[in-house]
Amino acid sequence: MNTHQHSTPELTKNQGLVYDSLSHAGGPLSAYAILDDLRDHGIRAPLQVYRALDKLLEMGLVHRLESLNSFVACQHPDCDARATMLFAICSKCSCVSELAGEDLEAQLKSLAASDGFTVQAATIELRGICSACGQSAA
Amino acid sequence: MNTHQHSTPELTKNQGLVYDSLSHAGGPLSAYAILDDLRDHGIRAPLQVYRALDKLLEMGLVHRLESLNSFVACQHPDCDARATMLFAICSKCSCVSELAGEDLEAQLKSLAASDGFTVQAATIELRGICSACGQSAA
DNA sequence: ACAATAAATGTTATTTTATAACACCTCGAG
DNA sequence: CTCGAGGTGTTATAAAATAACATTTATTGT
Ligand SMILES: [Zn+2]
Ligand SMILES: [Zn+2]
Ligand SMILES: [Zn+2]
Ligand SMILES: [Zn+2]
Repeated sequence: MNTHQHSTPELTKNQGLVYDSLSHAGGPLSAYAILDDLRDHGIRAPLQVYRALDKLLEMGLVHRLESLNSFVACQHPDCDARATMLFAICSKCSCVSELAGEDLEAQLKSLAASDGFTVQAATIELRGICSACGQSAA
Repeated sequence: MNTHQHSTPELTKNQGLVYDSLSHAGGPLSAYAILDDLRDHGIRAPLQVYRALDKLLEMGLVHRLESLNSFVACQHPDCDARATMLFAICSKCSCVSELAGEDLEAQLKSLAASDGFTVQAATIELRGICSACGQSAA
C-alpha cells in the first residue's frame, strides 16, 4: 500500500510495475525478487527490472540498501529536499524504517571535513531490533 | 605497507596472505581482486579468499565496504574498542579513509531510539572528494 | 502531419560476487 | 592413540549486475 505518492512524475509501464511491486511489498526486495513478482505482468529479464530501478532511484522514489543488495520504496514525503536519510533494518523481522537525519548531516560533514573530505552522498544503514520485535521478545 | 598491526592474533596461512594483500593494496579490493593477487601464492578458489576474509572480519582486522562490494584493511589501532567507524570513499581516486565516529554513535542511537529501534551495528559510508583530489582540482 | 531525435523496451549472453557440498589435513585435549 | 575442531583444497552452483544489439514508443521541431 503506497501512502504518500511523492509528486510522482508519471512512470512508464515498467517503472510503474516495479514501483508498485516495491510499494506493496512493504519491505526491501532484491531485483530478482521483483522480477519473480512481476513474471505474470510481462517482466521476463533482470534488465527490465534494473533499468526501471535506475530511473526510480534517480527520481528518489526508491532507495537502495547497500548492505542487503536490495531496494525499498521511499517512505518519506520529500527525501530529495531533506537531509541525509538513514535506514534502520531489523535483524529479526527484516522490516526497514527510513529516518530523517536532521542534524546528523551537519555532524557527518564536519567530521569528514576534519579529514579534508567533502561529502557528496552518505549511506547510513543500521542493524538492530525494531520496536515491534523488541517488545515481543521482552 | 601495514602500519599498526593491531594485536594480531597469529593468522593462518591463507588469512595472512589475504591480510597482506589488502594491507599492501592501500585501498579497497574485491574478493576476486585478492584472488588474482594471490594466484602466485597458491590461492586458487574464491572460497579460500572468502573464508579468510570472514575470519579477518570477525577479528576486526578487515572491514567490508558494502557500497563497493569490497574489503579494506583496518586503518585504526583499536576499532573494536572504539565507537562506530565510518568510511570516506573518494569518487575520484577511490581512496578510503576510516574515521572514528566519536559522538556520532550516541546521536545515531538516540535517533534510532526515537523510533523504538535498538542499534546493534552501523554501516556508514560517505561518497565525496578526498583532500588530495580536492586540492588538485582547485 | 512528418521527419528527426530521444527514451523506453525486449532479448540473449556474459560478467561479477558469493555459497553449497564434500574430501582431506593438522594439531591439540583427553 | 583418538577424536574433534578448525583450516584447507576443489568442483559446482547460486545470486546480483551488466553488455550488446534490435525494436518500439514517445517527444520535439518544422
Ligand atoms: Zn526516501
Ligand atoms: Zn523487527
Ligand atoms: Zn577499523
Ligand atoms: Zn581522491
